[in-house]
Amino acid sequence: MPVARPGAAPPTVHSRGRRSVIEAAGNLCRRVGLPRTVGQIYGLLFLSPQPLSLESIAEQLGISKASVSTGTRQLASWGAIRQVWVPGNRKDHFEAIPEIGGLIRSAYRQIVKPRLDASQKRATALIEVLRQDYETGALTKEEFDFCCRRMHTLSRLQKGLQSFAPLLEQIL
Amino acid sequence: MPVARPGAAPPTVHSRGRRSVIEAAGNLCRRVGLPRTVGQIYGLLFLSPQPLSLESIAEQLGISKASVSTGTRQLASWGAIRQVWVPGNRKDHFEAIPEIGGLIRSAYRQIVKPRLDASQKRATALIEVLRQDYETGALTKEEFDFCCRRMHTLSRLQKGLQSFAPLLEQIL
DNA sequence: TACTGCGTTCAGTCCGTACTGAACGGAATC
DNA sequence: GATTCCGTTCAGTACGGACTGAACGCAGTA
Repeated sequence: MPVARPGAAPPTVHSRGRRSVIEAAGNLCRRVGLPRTVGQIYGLLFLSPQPLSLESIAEQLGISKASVSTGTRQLASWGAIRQVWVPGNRKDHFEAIPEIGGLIRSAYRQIVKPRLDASQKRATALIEVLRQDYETGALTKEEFDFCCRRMHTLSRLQKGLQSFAPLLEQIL
Repeated sequence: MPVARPGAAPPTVHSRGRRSVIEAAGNLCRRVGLPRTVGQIYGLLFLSPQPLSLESIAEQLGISKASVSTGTRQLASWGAIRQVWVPGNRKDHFEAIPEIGGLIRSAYRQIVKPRLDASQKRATALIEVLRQDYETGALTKEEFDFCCRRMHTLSRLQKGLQSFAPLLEQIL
């Protein structure tokens, strides 16, 4: 029964709805291979009308200020949150940038796309390596041919994936 | 200088090209949150003209048979590899199913899509929770309104993501 | 210049989990 | 039925990385 405590310092988020969003965001991040605290911080800020200080984030989430410091740095570097100066207050404050679609877009541009292009290049270069393996006897003729065919199917797949780029830019 | 060793038992994959594919597949899996051995197994089978036994997979990759056993079960459950009976041989043999596009498609259908739909439902249900939080005083009027607006932007994003489904079915 | 309040950095701990080795069960061969 | 040869299961280990607490640096304040 989370009821607003008037005088005492509130150590945690006291809204069930907010908590469940924070939890979901944390789990999502963890699933994608990111620290769960990063997701929690973004979730908290995402539902906060006014900017929050580093300290208050740490208190509300029940995590150390160190984690919040590194987490906010990450999020800011991705353009997911913004640092805000509150006049007459020495503490750093943060607010969420709610355009998640843009985040996904830039994540694709900065992470997925380059990786896809690089692997495309490596795939073609790899056929040359396979030929060397064949010539040094590490691969039989049959194996070499088979590998080449498989690498070509891989290339086709990569082409298909790359064709997603414009769609993603368009939809989100 | 990996040259084919005639008599001695070959403990590892002896083609640089294959090794690099196996390595890449392992890293990709690890990045997505899957055991790297799963990717390595698929990579090895993907470039093998004839089916491989569980034991030979373990030898070539330098991992335990236990890992191969669990890994092959996973891959087979996803339809990424197929168990093959080699006549006159009691060992289980495996071969890769090279249609990776289909794998991605079914992974989306079985994992991403349901999760997206569920979170869509939870998002609308959550507004009701937020209203309760408001009525119990855990949320001010301003906070409640703000949260509702943010949840609506979230819903829009989810709609956008869901519209990917037909495109994905079409391209891959 | 000393002091306080802030954020960052870093060594160390803790936790989740991938992986292993050994024990187990089951089928084919004798 | 005994034995051998498989694959699977499970307890235990090892490893990576997220998180913490304390020390540090750096501004503002006296």
